[in-house]
Amino acid sequence: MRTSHVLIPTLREDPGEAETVSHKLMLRAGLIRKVAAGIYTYLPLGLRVIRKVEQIIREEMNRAGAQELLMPIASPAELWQETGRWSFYGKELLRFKDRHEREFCLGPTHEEVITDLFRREVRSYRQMPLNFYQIQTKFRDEIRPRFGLMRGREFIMKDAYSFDQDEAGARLSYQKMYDAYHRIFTRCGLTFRAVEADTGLIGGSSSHEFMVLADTGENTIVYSDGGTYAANIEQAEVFPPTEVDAEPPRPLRTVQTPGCRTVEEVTKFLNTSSAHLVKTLLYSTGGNTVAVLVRGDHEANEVKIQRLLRINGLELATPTVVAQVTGAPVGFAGPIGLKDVRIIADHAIKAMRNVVVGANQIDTHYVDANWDRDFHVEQFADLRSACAGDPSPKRDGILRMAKGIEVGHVFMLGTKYSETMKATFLDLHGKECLAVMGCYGIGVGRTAASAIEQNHDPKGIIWPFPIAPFHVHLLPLTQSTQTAKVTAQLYDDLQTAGLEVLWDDRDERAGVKFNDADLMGAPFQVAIGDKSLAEGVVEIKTRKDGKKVKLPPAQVVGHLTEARPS
RNA sequence: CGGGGCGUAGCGCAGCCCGGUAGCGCGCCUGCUUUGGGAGCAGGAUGUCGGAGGUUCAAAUCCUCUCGCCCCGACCA
Repeated sequence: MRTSHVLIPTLREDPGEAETVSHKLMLRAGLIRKVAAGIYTYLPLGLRVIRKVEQIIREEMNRAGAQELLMPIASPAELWQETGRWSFYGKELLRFKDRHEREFCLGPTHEEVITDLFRREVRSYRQMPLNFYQIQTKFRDEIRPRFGLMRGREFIMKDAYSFDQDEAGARLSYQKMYDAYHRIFTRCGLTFRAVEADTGLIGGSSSHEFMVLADTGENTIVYSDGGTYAANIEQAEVFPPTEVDAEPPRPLRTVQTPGCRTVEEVTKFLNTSSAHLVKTLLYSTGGNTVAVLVRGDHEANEVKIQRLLRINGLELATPTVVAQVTGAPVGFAGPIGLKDVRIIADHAIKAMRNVVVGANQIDTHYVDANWDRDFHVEQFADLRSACAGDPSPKRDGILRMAKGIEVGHVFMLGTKYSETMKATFLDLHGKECLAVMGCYGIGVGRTAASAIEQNHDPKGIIWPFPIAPFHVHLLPLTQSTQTAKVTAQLYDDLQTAGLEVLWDDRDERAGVKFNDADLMGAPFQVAIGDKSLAEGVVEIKTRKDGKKVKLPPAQVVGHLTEARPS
C-alpha cells in the first residue's frame, strides 16, 4: 500500500489526552482517533492490526472446534430479565427503548442470547458438544473508560460459549479453550500468564484470566516462586494463620489518641506496629452497613467480602454513615460496642492478642483488646488480599506480585444460565438434562494495545511480526529515477513473495520518513537512496534491534523471506 | 457517583491572578533554495477563546449555570 493512498495521520507530539504508552502510540502512529469517551474509530492502520488479531483468534478457535456465528448487538430486555441480570448488571448495561417503547440493551456479553438459541434449536445429546463464538463489538457503559483501547466503552471482543452434556465434557471444552488461548496469545507475540480469577458478573464456578505482564497493568497478580500457582490478587486464597499470638491477655484500656486517624498515625503515636492494630472498615451495601475487621498492615479484599456476603455492590461508608453508626468521625471506628452492624473479620484477627482498635469516640482508641473477650465477631473468613511473602495456596513456596493486563478470561459456567433459561437436551436415555456451559472472552483491541505496551521503545511501536499492520516499510529517500525504479521493483517483488508492504511515497525528507517508520513499527524497513545505490545496495533495518544490513536490491526478497519469523 | 484537573488555530501550549478586543511552536498553503535521521529563507491562511446567561463603557480574563474531556477510586475483555 502506498502512504499517499491511505490516511495515516501521525503526530509528532504526545496528545494531551493520553497517559499510557499504548494509548499515546496508537494515537501518534495514526491507528485510532477518539470519537467520544471510550469510543474510537479504527483508522486503516489500526484496523489492519485488529484484523490480524481477529484472524489469529479465528484460526485457533476453529482449530479448537468452535464454530463462528454472529449475534445482534441489541438484545431485548426479556432475555436479561429471565436471568435476573437486567437488574443485577447495573448501569454498565446501556438500555434504550424502541419506537414501541419496548426495552432493549446493547449487549455487553451474550450468555442470554446464545442460551436462548441453544434451547430453541438443540434437542439431543447427538448434537453436542457445541461451542459457538463470535467476534463482535460490545458495549459496556464503563464508569471510567481510559487508556484508549485498553478500556473502551465500545470494544471488539471474541466471545465463545460451550454447551456440554456433563461436567466432564464441560471441563474438556474448558481445557480446549484454555489451550487455544495459549496458542493465540503466543502467536500474538505476548508474554502472558494464565491466573486463577474471580468470576464476577458472569458467574460460574471457576475461571482463569490471561494476563499480559506489564507494569502499566490495572490488575495485580500473585504467583508462587515454586512456579505452579498464579492468581489474580482478588482471588488468591490466604491461609488462616497457623500460630496464635501466645501473649497472655492484658486488661482492656482506653487511651487518648488526639488527631490520630490513620493506621500509621495511631501506631506511631502508640509506638506499636500496624500488625498489632485491627482496622475496622465500614462498608455500605444496599442500605446496610457491615463492619470488616482486618489487620492494620493488611488490605481488605472487596471481592472476597462481596462473595462472602453474596452481594454485588460494596462501598466504603461515607463519613456521614460512619458518624451515624459509630458516633465518631472517620478514623476511630472499632468493634467494641458497635451496635446494629454485622461484624465480620479476616482470619488473621483470630490469631491476634492485645490489639489496638478504635473506641467509636473521637480521639480515643482501646489497647489490649481481645476478640474473644471484648467484642463479638459474627464470622471469620478469608477477607484480605494476599501479600508478597504469603505462603502459596498450592504450598509450593511463597507468593510474589506482578502487574498484568487482562486480555482473556475463560469461565466454567456450570448450569447457571441453562437452569434459569431452561436450556435442556435429551440424553442417551431420553432423560431431560441441563446443558453444562462455559464462556470464553478475548479483548481484541486490548490485545493489540497490550502488544504495544510490551513492544515499544522511545521511537515508537515495535510490532510483533504476526500482528504488524505491515511487514516491510519501503523508504525511498531521494527523488532520483533510479531510486524510484528500485523502490517500485522491490514493492512488486516483496508483495509477490507474500509480504505486506507499505511504501512511503510521500515527498518528505529522509528524517521524516525514518521517524514515521520507527513510530509505526513495521518489523523491517528498507531504505533506498542514491548514496547506497551508488554502491549497488539498499539498506535493511530490523526495527526490533536496529540492526542494519546492506544488500543488493535483488537479494532483499530472499533476505526478508529468510528473516521473517514463521 | 465521590475527589482532582483541563477546554484558546489541525496538534502541543502561553495569555486568565491584575478586564482594554488573541499569541508561540509544530503542522498547513505559495515561491526559491535544500535533499540519507523531524531543512532554510521569504510570504500567507486559519480562532463563534467549549456553550448559555450575567457584571462592565469594555470579558479568553470576573460571577452563575451548563456541556465535554483527562487523572485517582468502585467496574472489566
